[in-house]
Amino acid sequence: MSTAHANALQQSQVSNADAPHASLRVWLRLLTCSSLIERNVRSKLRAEFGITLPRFDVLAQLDAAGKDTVRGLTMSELSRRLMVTNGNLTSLIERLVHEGLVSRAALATDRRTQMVRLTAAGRRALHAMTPLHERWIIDMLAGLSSDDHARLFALLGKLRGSVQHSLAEDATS
Amino acid sequence: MSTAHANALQQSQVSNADAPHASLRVWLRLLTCSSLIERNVRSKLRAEFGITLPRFDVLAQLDAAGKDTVRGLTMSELSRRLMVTNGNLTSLIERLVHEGLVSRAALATDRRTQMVRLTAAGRRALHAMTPLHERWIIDMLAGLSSDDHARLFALLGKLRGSVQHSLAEDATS
DNA sequence: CGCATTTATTTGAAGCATATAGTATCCCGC
DNA sequence: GCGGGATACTATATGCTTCAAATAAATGCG
Repeated sequence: MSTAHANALQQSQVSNADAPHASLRVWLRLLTCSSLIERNVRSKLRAEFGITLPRFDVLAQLDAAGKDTVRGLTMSELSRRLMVTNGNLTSLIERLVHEGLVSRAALATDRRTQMVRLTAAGRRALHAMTPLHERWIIDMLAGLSSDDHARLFALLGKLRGSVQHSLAEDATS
Repeated sequence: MSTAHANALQQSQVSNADAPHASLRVWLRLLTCSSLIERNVRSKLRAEFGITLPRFDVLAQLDAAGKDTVRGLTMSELSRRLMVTNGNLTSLIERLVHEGLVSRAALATDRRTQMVRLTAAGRRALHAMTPLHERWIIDMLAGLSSDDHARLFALLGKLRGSVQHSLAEDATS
């Protein structure tokens, strides 16, 4: 997270005089919010449960997936869902296996692919953490009304669409 | 950025049955947006200018600050603005000094504090990058109307206030 | 003044992330 | 069934990030 530029560019990024473009202001504020929340979640996960955010994310993702697919997830599918590179996962899963929270096994039908699954211990650990995790988020967002939640959710959905559309354009050109 | 849990928890985080709390959904979507944009900016900065996002952020922050304070910024002030830890900055600034984009000097009146400033080369490099950087952001947010921008900006401001208020509560309890 | 405390920064260890290059396995057309 | 290409993953190098502990300079109080 280069949470960085946050307030930075608000005055600096002057392609036209001294008024940064509205898009830039939105992006910087978005980044500020995201960083604030993420940093807090990260530090609380560490303090309360001695786990890192990426590991928590892996467990959560596997648990979510487990509801549909009893079989677990492949490394590739996991990396796609977590939005991290494949190489990143190798060592992350390595450590989770070592901690006994996750299992990994080559697929019989395709020995290239590794199936990753939550172990019973992993599921227990996750379920011990999620209620508190949810509470932290709810508390941080408590200043927004139910309407605010809905509006923000909708706007972010639109934003996501806009970003994805723009990235798709890049890819074709 | 553990951009991670993103879509993960949308089904997994069940403190009450199968409907994740609205706050959680907002947070996960916020994280998705933030990650998408940041990853893209990061990779483009690398591809176009051979610079990392954190370094770009440092330069932008120094440039922004330079408009008020001719004197540069201290390590602490910089780390506060960039929302990163102090120890992180040490090596980052180290490298920027080595590249000649930034200068660092102990303050005469307080030899503990280091003043960091943009060099002429650093300012030049930054100004070569900012227009394109701004264009990327504008393009990614192009799907939002001017009203959307305003509404999203306002809602994020409210969110930021909510998060900060919540963190302040934590600190006192 | 002199010593305890606070403030500003650096160091070191562990872990996360990316990109690039490599290895192993599968699949497909012949 | 075999060779070329695609797919799934791992390995390595570099860099960012955090936390905890250390250093070093300034401040303040008795």
